[in-house]
Amino acid sequence: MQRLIHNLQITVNPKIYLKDPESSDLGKRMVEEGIQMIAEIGFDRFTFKKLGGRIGSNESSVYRYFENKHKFLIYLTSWYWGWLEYRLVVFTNSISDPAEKLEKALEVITMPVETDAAFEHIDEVALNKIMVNEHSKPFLTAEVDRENKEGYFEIYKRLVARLSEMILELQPKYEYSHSLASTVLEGSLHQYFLESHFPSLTDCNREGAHTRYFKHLVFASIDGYGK
Amino acid sequence: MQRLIHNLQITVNPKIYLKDPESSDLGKRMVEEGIQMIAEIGFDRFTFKKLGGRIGSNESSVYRYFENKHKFLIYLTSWYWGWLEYRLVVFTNSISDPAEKLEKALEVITMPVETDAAFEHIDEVALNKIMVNEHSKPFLTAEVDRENKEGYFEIYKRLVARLSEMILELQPKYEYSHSLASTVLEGSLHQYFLESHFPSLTDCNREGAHTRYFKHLVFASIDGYGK
DNA sequence: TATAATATGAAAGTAATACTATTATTTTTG
DNA sequence: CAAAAATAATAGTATTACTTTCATATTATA
Repeated sequence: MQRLIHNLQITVNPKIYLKDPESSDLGKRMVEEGIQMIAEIGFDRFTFKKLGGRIGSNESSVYRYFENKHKFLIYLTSWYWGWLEYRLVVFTNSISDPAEKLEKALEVITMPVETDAAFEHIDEVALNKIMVNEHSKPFLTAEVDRENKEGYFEIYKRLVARLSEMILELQPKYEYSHSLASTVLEGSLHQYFLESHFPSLTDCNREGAHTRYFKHLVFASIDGYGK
Repeated sequence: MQRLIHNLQITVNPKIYLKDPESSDLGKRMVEEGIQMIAEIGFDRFTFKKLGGRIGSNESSVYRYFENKHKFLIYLTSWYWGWLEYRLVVFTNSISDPAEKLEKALEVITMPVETDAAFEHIDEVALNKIMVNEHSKPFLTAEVDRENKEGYFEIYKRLVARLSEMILELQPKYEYSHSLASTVLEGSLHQYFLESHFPSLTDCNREGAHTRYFKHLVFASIDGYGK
């Protein structure tokens, strides 16, 4: 994607961090190198001590930005969903035909991620790899409900709501727009995971099949619903 | 469900355990109380030390049955998928009409779980709660590929294959039977999770809507495919 | 430019976890 | 009843996920 807008920043809920990593060079390096590191070794093996070493700093400095590594992951995933939302708006806003709009939205959500030059210190491809490999870790915890109350998942919820609205715009009678939207968002990451690790459980490895599958799933579900 | 068959045992890959928990009273108590404990406090807070205490034994005894708590979770999830597979077979085997058969299969997979008297020391309702709350933890690890090679996920893969076959039986032209099958299995757990923790992201909280959503998703996807 | 405030770095300490190892005791079996 | 097997008790280890304290560097501001 070409750079469309300069000086753009994805904002995440400030409760997620102690000190905004965007506010300093050190903070940006934490995010930049943290993404690389988690993509390389996986979230479970990732520690603040290792990250500190990698950015030529140390553990205690990272702890001054993020309370713990779980919040760090929530920060990264929130950023990712915020970025997807921004792309969803940019690419669909000018489309008036509801069917065309929804189709474009599904492409934005399900097509392979490419680097976005608008955000220099974030490697979106590596971040997407993290999303595929760790996608449920932010919310599959005993603390979901408390964290949800704190608003940590607002961006994700907004994204589901937007997709759900696009579905309803095309087919107002469809009764499962939220479920379908959340199935697509979660399911797309899951299918990518299967493509990498369990190819016999998916048909999406063929060129372009991933997005075609989800487009068909959605349009088949809503076309002529209720008739 | 009423007891249909006596002396029935779900078998899981022996590589998953060091000593078969079904082979002793102590082992059965580990599984029985382990399920209760993980359902109560969540997998992350669960430890073998706590489990040992709960069954009037201790840590080291549990370690003689299971290498680590991750394998214990793989054992439980394998058991669950094996149980679902058994139910799938029992409930669909005698149905010859492909549409009716697939519909029944979707009911078995997506409807709320009830206690199965055929397996006395397993609380299927608590186990299902674990599946909903921790479903991706067995495979979202850095060791998936090695564990997959060891055959730890065979039962799950067989279940996806069976559902996929039922889809193809009804609509041989449909190109995404594996993806659709894995989407339903994963998606059903995910929608249950949303129903509990993120009700605004699902429409499945209405009576019976959960299963209706998945039935519609599948049949809409394959009805008249390719025409 | 001096100084106060703030950010960062280095080191040490803590509690819990996820185990391993050893030995003692109990239970089962031939 | 003896031998073997299973279980229990205890202690120990490395790692993790932090917290605390203090020193030093950087930046802001008077």
